[in-house]
Amino acid sequence: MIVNADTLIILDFETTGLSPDMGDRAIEIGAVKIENGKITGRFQELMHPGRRVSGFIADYTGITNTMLEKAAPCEEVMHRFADFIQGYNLVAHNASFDKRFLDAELTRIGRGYDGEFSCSLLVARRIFQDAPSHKLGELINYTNIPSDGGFHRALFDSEMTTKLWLVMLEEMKSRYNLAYIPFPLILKLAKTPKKSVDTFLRRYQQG
DNA sequence: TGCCAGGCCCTCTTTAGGGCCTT
Repeated sequence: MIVNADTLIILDFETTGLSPDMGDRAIEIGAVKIENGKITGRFQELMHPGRRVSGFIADYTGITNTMLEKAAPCEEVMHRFADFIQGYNLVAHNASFDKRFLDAELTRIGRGYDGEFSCSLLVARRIFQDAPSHKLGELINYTNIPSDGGFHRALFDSEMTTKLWLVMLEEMKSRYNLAYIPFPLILKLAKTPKKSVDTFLRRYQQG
């Protein structure tokens, strides 16, 4: 049951690779809870995936095998994370990726979630159609959000995604003179053809 | 050690192919 449709969990996984179907596992989860546009909670934990991470992943994330040796196993961390997200809608940058890992890790422990997933990448492609790139880091630069550039850790990336999300909401509000943008509208926006986004939001604006 | 996937989106499209994005 959704507690509050406008309280969101914005999350980011670091993983051993790209595909849980190929045996990849989560190694870190970071998430931010936002209520009424304000951060009211955070979650970040490393987790031991039961295998070693490659040199590429250690370089990419800064998460080493030594760091993971001390971490709780995925199963234990994901129980805590399942509690954290219960009752809230979810957002991630390129959500199809994070959703695959969330679903895979929660299925392993017999847990689930009831929120709906929206994707800041799909929204950004519609709201900032002229951006040269829709990578998270590039969008942070494009929107002039201050950043020290320390990407690819789970909490940092979820904080940056949160800032981007809030900037996109403000951009929609000011561009279309809207007081409030409900989450279900964003779910529909993310599926609207790019060419039709302006028409879609103007229709909503007119009620 | 090196490799792997999948959804979205565009176009020289839909009987397909390739770039973008995520680790």
